[in-house]
Amino acid sequence: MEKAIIETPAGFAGLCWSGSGLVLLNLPAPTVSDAEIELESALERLPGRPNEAARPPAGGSIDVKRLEKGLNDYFSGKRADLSVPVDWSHYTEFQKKVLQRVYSVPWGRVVSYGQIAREVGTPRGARAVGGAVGSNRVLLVVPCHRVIAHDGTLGGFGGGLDWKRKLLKIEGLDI
DNA sequence: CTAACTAAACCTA
DNA sequence: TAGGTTTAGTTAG
Repeated sequence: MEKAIIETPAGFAGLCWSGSGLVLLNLPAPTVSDAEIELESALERLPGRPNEAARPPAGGSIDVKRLEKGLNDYFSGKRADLSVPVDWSHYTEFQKKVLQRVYSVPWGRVVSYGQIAREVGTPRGARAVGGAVGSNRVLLVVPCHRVIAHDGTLGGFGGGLDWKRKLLKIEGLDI
C-alpha cells in the first residue's frame, strides 16, 4: 500500500493505493500535516483485510501524476478527467454495486438516491444507498457528491454539507 | 439473530 | 410544506 500527499488549488489531498487501484482519496486539507493526519486516520478506519500490505505488485499502480493534474483541473473549474482504477476490495457487494454506478455519473450532473437504488435492483432501497455512498473512500473519483435527494435538496455528505455544496458549485450547480 | 441506526422516499392532509 | 410511515442494507450487541 503506497501513500502520497498531492497539492491541489484547494489544498493538500492525501491518497493511497494498492496494486489494483486507488484505495483512498481525501478532500484537500489546508496544510500538508493536516492531510497526513487525515490520511492516517482514514487508513486506520479502513475495514477488513489485514493481508493487504502483503501483496504489492510493483508494476500495476495508478498514474498519480495524471490524477494530480486531473484534480488541478477540477479545482480550477474545468471539466476534469478523474478516471483512475479503483481498488474495490474493501467494500461489500452492495456498496461496490452502488459506488460503481455512481462512478459513471458525469461532471455537472446529479442523480437521486432513489434513482441509484432502482438502477442497482433494490427499488425501495434509497436509504440503503445513502448508507452505501457514505462508505465511499475515494471522493471525487467516485463522485458521491453528485447524489442528492429526489426533491432537489442536498441530502448528506460525510465530509460536511459545505463541501458538497462547494463541489457542486464548482460544477456549475447551485443547490 | 435482533435491534438500532441512516447521506430517502412516500403518503396524507 | 409538515409530519408520520415505510423501507433495505449495515453495524453493534
